[in-house]
Amino acid sequence: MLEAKVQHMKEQNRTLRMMVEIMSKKCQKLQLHVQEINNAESEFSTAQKASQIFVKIPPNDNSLIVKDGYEWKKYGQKKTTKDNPSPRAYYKCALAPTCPVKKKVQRSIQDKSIVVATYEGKHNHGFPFRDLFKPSSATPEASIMDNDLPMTNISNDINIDLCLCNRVPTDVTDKQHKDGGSNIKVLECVSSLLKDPNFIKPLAEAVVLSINTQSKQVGLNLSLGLPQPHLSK
DNA sequence: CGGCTTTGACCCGCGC
DNA sequence: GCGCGGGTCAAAGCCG
Ligand SMILES: [Zn+2]
Repeated sequence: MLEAKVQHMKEQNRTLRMMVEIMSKKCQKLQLHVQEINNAESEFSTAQKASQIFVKIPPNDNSLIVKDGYEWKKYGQKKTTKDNPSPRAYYKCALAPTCPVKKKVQRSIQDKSIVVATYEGKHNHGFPFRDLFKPSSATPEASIMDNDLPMTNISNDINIDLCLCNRVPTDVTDKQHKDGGSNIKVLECVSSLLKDPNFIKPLAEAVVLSINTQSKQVGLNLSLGLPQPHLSK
């Protein structure tokens, strides 16, 4: 009877894994599509330059590092801005030497548990799916399957990228408040899901499994607005 | 030893 | 011209 439960769990796990595989493939497709759209629009108008995303990072670390799948080389930091006393960091895309993309990262003034990252420019190279899976062999998937590993391990290692959900085309200034509204909705929706360990744990496991089996490598660390259990706004 | 972060200096556009 | 403020440079430092 216990074994039956285990079997059932494995079944569920497998279906989840398949779903995740499908989703990741769709995600790749979407990434490509976004690139195409960006390229197409860049041919028409150079208007779309800066986008803003909001990432929750509890203020326990001041590192101001936002992992979003790309690699960034920090080239500057301001201790203080006029309207925002928190430090602001300047990054440049380091994946291609010729890539002109820059981003600014600064903790929000209204909600200090949220970090605002402002991207400007478009990558002249593809999204580095392959490089996401760093060659650290680490835990074989069997251990995840067989062990009843605590979720803390997973959640520390895995961050899911929701940046696309928060992505905001067009210029920043005008859209600022509008962004706030939509992003709050997104955050509420996401957090309500993420509050539930019964949802997030199998998902995380399935993600790990899928990644491990797909790429035979581990170390994915996308970034994301994370479960902030009680964020009022 | 090499690459990345740190950090103050520097630059440059803008308003007065 | 001058001061201010955001953005960038690059020498020094740090770390594996
Ligand atoms: Zn790039």
